[in-house]
Amino acid sequence: MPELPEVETLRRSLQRPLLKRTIASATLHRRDILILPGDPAGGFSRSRSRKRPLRVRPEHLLVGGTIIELRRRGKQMAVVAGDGRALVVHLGMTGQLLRTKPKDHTHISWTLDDGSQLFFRDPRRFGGLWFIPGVSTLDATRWADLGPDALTITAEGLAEAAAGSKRAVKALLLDQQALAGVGNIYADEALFLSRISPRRRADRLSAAQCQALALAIRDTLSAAIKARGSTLRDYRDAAGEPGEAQNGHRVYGRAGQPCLTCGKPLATAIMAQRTTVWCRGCQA
DNA sequence: AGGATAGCCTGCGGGC
DNA sequence: TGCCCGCAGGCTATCC
Repeated sequence: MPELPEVETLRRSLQRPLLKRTIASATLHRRDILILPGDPAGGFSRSRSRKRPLRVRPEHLLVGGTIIELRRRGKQMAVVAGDGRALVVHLGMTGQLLRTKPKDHTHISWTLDDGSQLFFRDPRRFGGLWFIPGVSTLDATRWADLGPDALTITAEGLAEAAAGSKRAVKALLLDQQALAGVGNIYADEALFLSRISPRRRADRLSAAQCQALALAIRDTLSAAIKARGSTLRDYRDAAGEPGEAQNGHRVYGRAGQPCLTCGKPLATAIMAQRTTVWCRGCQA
């Protein structure tokens, strides 16, 4: 569900309600949705772990902290408190942060000092929250393996990520260690816009193609942010409002339909485990 | 190195 | 109406 534009839209929709607010109380309804330092496997393979999880205390949900910043990197967002604590939110496929109480799948509830509330909902539970005791360590710990943020990716940055990589460029774009923020929708959209085949080997992109692709990634993501993200099914901002960026998709979800440039039916294949759609005529 | 596969979950739409 | 199937915006572990 949420790629960079959706997370950025969510972040912006939360700034006004959250910044400068102090968290009065919080309730964790599912222990395995919150990962503490020292929890097994950094939080994945959660339910399979036999190790007894550490006890969650209110401080782990930022209770008593005043929110001073909402920071995004790639598809993740950190809620930063003035005392240095932070909670990193990763939405996975169906994660949501909402200001009104959801009907179901509510895993965390917070109450702020103005009486308002915030809820984390995630039906499929592919998402999670990571407690970071000191935000100064964030870039060296939880975010250490993330590549450069896709919203500001440069041709040089992309060329560096692609150098020496024999994988298909589609796989490269989906790899958060190479480039942070692009997912299945915007990978296909950016490749179409830059007229590059998803199958092209990353290390065989020309300098001009790196330039075109970097520009296409920035343009695709900014346009999607302007449209407040893509809502296919689950995505909502903090107020529960859907986005409109899905109306601008040129290839995603259009397999077999005519290419909007040349009219040929769009091709589809599974690449890097994800459904990929492109135009064999326009993308080389 | 990087591909392919299975798995983590729930929900929805299509076919019957 | 209901059942079964495939599929979904993410990511990890494991095997080759």
